Order: sequence, then C-alpha cells, then structure tokens
Amino acid sequence: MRLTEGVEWALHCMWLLAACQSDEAMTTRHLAEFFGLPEAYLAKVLNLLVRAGLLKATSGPRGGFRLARSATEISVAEIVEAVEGRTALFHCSEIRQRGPVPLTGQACEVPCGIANVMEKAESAWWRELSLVRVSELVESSGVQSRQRVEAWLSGLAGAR
Amino acid sequence: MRLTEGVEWALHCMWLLAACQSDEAMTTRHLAEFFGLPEAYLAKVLNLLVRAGLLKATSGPRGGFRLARSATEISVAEIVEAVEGRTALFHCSEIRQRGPVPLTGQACEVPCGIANVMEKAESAWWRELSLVRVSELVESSGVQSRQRVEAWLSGLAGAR
DNA sequence: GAGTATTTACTCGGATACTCGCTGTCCGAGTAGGGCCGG
DNA sequence: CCGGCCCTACTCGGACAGCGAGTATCCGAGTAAATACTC
Repeated sequence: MRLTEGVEWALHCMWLLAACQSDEAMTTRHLAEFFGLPEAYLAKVLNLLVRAGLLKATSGPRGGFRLARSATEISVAEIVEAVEGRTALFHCSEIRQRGPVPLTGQACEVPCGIANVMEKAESAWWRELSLVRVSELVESSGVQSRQRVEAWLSGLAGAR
Repeated sequence: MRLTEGVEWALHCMWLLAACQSDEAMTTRHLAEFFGLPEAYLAKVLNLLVRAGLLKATSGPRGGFRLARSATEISVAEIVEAVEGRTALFHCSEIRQRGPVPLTGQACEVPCGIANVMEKAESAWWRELSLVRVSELVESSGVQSRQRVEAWLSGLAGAR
C-alpha cells in the first residue's frame, strides 16, 4: 500500500501557490515546470483540488489556478482528502459474516474489534494532518526554499 | 490508496488462533474455510506472518499454524507491518530537487515540511496500532463471536 | 509382542497467470484579451 | 479618436492507452504419522 504520487504533488503545489502569494494565477504549465512534473497528469490532480473547493480555476489567457481561501484556512488533511478521497486506508469487508458458521443478526451491527482499532488509528492519522495548515508549511520552509521561489518568479517575469 | 485485503485476513486469522487457544495447529484450509477466503492466496499471507516471526508453521499430517508467541505479546502493528511492510503510506520523492531551479546542497539534508507532517501523522497511526495486542482483540470480541468459534471447533472435532 | 523400515497422505512454500487502479497522454470546449473595422 | 465586433491564442476539462502492484491459482518439496514386516 502506498499513498498516491498525486498527494505529494498537490501538497507542493498548494505550498507554492501560498508561498508566492502573488495576485497572478499560476497555470498548470508553470507548476509542472517548477517541480519537473508531467504537465498533463498534474492537471488531473489540480482538477481534483478545484472540485474540492481548495483551488479556483480561471480559463483563457492570463488564467490559471489560485487558492480558493486563505492559506491559513486550508489544512493538509483537506488536500489529502481531495486527492485520495476519505474512503482511505482500511476497509472492513465483514468477513465475520462469511464462512460456514457466519455471524449474523444484531451482533454485526457493532463493528468488530479489528475495525475499531483500524478506525481509531486512521482517525489519529487524519487528526495530525488536520492540525497543520498550508500557511504553516510556508513558514516552516527554509529560507532557501523561498529564495528559490522568488528566483523562479523573477525569471518568469523577465521572460514575459 | 487502500490497505491490502490481506491485512484484514491476517488480523482475523491471528484473532482466531488466539481465540481458540487449543494446542492443535490450524491448517490453511481450516482458516480459509472459517472465513470463507480463497485458500491458496491466504497461504501467501500466512507465509508473510511466518517470516515475520509471528506464526510457527509445521508441515506434514496434523501440521498447520500456531502463534509463535503469546497473544499478549503480539501487537496489531506487527501484523500490519508483516503483511504491508513498514515502507508504507507517504513516500517523499524529493521533488524539491527537480525542475529548472532545483534545491540542492545541504538544504536537502533536512526533510521538507511536507514530509515532516506526513511522517508525524504516520507515526501516530503506527502508535495506535502498536498499543493494541491480539489478546485484547479476543477479549473485546463479543460473546457471540466466541460461541461461533466454539461451535465451529466442535463441528471440526466431530468430523474427525 | 516390540522395534524398525517403508509407505502414504498431508502440509507448507515458491513459481506462475490474471485483473484492476494508478500513471501518463491526448484532444476538444470555453474564455478573455487583443486586433481590426467602422463611425 | 473612440466604440464595438471578431478573431486568435490560451487555459482548463474530460476521454483514451500503458504499466505495475495486488489478487488468484497451481504444483512440487518436505514431513510426520500410520502401516506392514521382521526378529
């Protein structure tokens, strides 16, 4: 089992959009170029973020993506959920109810102990992710990372 | 992303082996039949548990699987790790170092903030899993579940 | 009757196909800005 | 010179292949018990 590659991309893209905090929208091409990612597939991931209401997309010239809300109002958990879906991790297939001596009736209305444990662990995971906002990611990133963004942005402005 | 089906099977099998606590070994056929699972593939999962040192396998007639340790000494985390591997969940592919303006040098010796968050959340997940032992799963399982096991065991003894 | 070699049936273990979801790619629909034309 | 219309280029969005991990399955190696035979 492994988290989708798109999760990492989405997190970094959200970070970049929050870090440059310019009024300009960023196109898929820009984001893909900055991180060296396949442009077409990244568009798919960004699309998920738009559907989740985390990004605003504008079409046409000078269009692109913007944060839908302030970076202080977006948690890491929301981004992960947007890309992976909340269905994640452990799924109890109720094998209690299979086999020659299945467990039936009201005994199955309560989830089994195994599902309980997994659910609890999963909650802890989501809780950790929901505690961190995108703005904190920007703040905790090193000086060099921010310099890197500025250098790239100025190079972009020069080309324009 | 989703956890492997084998994880659920492994957890339930460990639970069953701990619940019946008989000195008899249980064969793959028995376990598969009890849960209504494909026998051949279940064998693969059980094999992983043996390699991890959680089960003891004996060949030949009256052979099968036994718990390698007491059920109080086996945590859920160990079972999940045995089946899925510890490599799990988020893997940082260091996209910081890609693109036209890569981040290089000693700045990359420290993991990025995103990897930090994901790592922290993952630790919380494993921690929750390591807090629960198999013996607790048996205790917390309802009376009906234990009756189910006994009914099946007696039916097995009758057939023998 | 006791001990031993043999047979036999049973169990695990690794090597082998198949399927589904993630990865990667493409082209079409929609939009906003810029240019052109007319007044 | 100014306003409106059209055109163009740019952007996102959904539809279409490719590959790898997970899923499912089979048959062979090894083992311990039961059996038959010998002393």
